[in-house]
Amino acid sequence: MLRTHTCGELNIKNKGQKVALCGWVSARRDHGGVIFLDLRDRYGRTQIVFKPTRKEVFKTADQCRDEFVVQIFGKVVARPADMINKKLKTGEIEVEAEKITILSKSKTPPFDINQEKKVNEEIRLKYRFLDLRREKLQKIMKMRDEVITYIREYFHKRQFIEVQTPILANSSPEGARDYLVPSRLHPGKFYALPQAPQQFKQLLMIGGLDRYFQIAPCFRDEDPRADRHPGEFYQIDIEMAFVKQEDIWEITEQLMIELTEKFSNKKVMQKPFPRLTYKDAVSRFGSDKPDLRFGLEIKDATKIFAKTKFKVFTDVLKNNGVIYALKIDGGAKFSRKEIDELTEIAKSKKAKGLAYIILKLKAQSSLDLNRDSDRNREKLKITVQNSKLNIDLISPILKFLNDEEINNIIKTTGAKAGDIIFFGADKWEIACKSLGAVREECGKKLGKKDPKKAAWLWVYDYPMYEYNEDEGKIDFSHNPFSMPQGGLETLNKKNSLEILAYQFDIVCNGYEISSGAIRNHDPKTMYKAFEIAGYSRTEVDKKFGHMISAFEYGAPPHGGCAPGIDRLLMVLWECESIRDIYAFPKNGKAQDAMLGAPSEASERQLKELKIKIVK
RNA sequence: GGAGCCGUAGAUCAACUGGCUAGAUCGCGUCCCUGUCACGGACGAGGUUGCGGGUUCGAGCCCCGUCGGCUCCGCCA
Repeated sequence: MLRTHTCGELNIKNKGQKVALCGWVSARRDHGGVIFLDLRDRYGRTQIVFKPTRKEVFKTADQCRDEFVVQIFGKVVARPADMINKKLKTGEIEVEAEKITILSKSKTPPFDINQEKKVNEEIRLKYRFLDLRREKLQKIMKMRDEVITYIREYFHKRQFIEVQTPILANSSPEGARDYLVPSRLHPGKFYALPQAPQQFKQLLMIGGLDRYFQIAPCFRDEDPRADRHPGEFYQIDIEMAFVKQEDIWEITEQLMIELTEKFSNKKVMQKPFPRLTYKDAVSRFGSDKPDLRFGLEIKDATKIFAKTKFKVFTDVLKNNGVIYALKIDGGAKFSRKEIDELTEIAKSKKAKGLAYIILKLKAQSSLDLNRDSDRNREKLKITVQNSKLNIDLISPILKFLNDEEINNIIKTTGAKAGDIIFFGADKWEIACKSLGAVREECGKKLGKKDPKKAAWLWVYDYPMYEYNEDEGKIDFSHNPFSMPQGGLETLNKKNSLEILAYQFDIVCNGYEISSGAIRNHDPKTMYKAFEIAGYSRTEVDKKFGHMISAFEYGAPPHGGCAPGIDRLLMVLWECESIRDIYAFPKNGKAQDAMLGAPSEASERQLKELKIKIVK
């Protein structure tokens, strides 16, 4: 060993000991007649003192620069009482250097490693090995390891076994784009990296390994987002046989509670986790992954406007649409520009516009008139005639509404002076999801996303199918391997778009952490389920024949889920980007900025694989 | 595939409506300093304002294009 101790462990009890330390120079303070080096490793920092009495040692210390790697031999000495550094774990002592060896020099680093100030991510990724030396990433890597260790223990205590499933697997025809790996032994054929170990874990259930988990790498060739790492990610893959939904929920929920409480400073808002059906979640919060740290619930106002003369609304109602309203407390202060921005957000979710009514105290609104935005609004202002409320309303749509409608909408939404009401008028899904996007943005703007809270919930009863308007056909809305509620009989009888699946999500603070399902383990039901989505028996056999034939040899009822570890940690630790959770993340174009991956293959490799690149 | 935001010394930022010899802090180099701890002090070196074009007497700032990064929509069963 080149060292006897780490830089984080020496204290007053080691006084007088001869020690050897190794680490990086994190600061050098040269006082002419005495030099201090701060030596850093991942355990901490220790101050090394050099005195001019040892000429050679002193000279070497003088040559040291930040990030040099050095080995120190010396004696632990107590610092005088007035020189103790309380900010440092090792602050009671220092090491008087008797020998120093420069193990490795360093160029001047491209950014400051010892300060936690913001640095351009592009350069941090290019020099990730330096970024990893910084305190924040050191902590994340350590805690990530602790979390994964905890997860493994959690499942092992409960009779689960971890199984490594193949990385070189087969293309799965549904879902995300695959990463393909050409086969040398079988020219023209390709492996696909698994998008998830979905099929393997189900085969494990049939194989009798009735409680399986894996810290599983997954690969999807899709465009990234701040919460979606490009290319690869890890999930806590779970599958259990002989279970119902509740059994999966119970074991997953307990793990999520423990991880939240042990590894974050967030408080779990509600235990047991609230459960919302897909329909409720979307109707009330405009999303199947709502952030329940705040309320701002959407209300159904369709009935209020049943007889309205407002053409925009009547047109929607004629087409079996809905009119939903979202009241934002304190939203009256939004500027015209902010409302325009919210309108754009609603439009990005296919809404045609975003009608609104602003509620202001009478006195207040006249005082505010010197503000430009209010002068513009003045022409829109109407004082509520029949209301006892002392408010002015400002809205471009008021002239189309009658007093009864206005009073009812105020009553239904519970709006008061200082609030704003937004309207979503469209087909149910568009009305909800556009208001949901507005709700999300308002929550953010109004500071309702409390970093100390973890609002977990289950969303269940997802529809089995959805209508694909572009292609004019019925598609699986989630996992085609999910069990339809009611089984074969329901598939045969019920309107396909009304069939629910034993399919669920777990959500935290507005992020989908996992989806899961009770799987379809019955071949007949499976053929029928695929038939509804437009797959012939031959197609199903070709694509999933191996799965279905396995189901013909005694498949136990089973189900599972797969919480994404990276996303979970990102949410628990309030990281802005999921890239912060990885040691070596990829950039937004799925490249490794350090290695330059992906890169071109050599002629020889391509020749062996019988691959020709057409440019 | 589409949209938006950003790009100024090594790093983080500044430069009001176009007036600039492009500044500050940290870092870097040389020198001074025996108790600092993000030491201090003196002096100094760092820039084709991502790149190309245009408008203008004059462009870091305005316009067009392009490259790079990020974010969002689509996509992610």
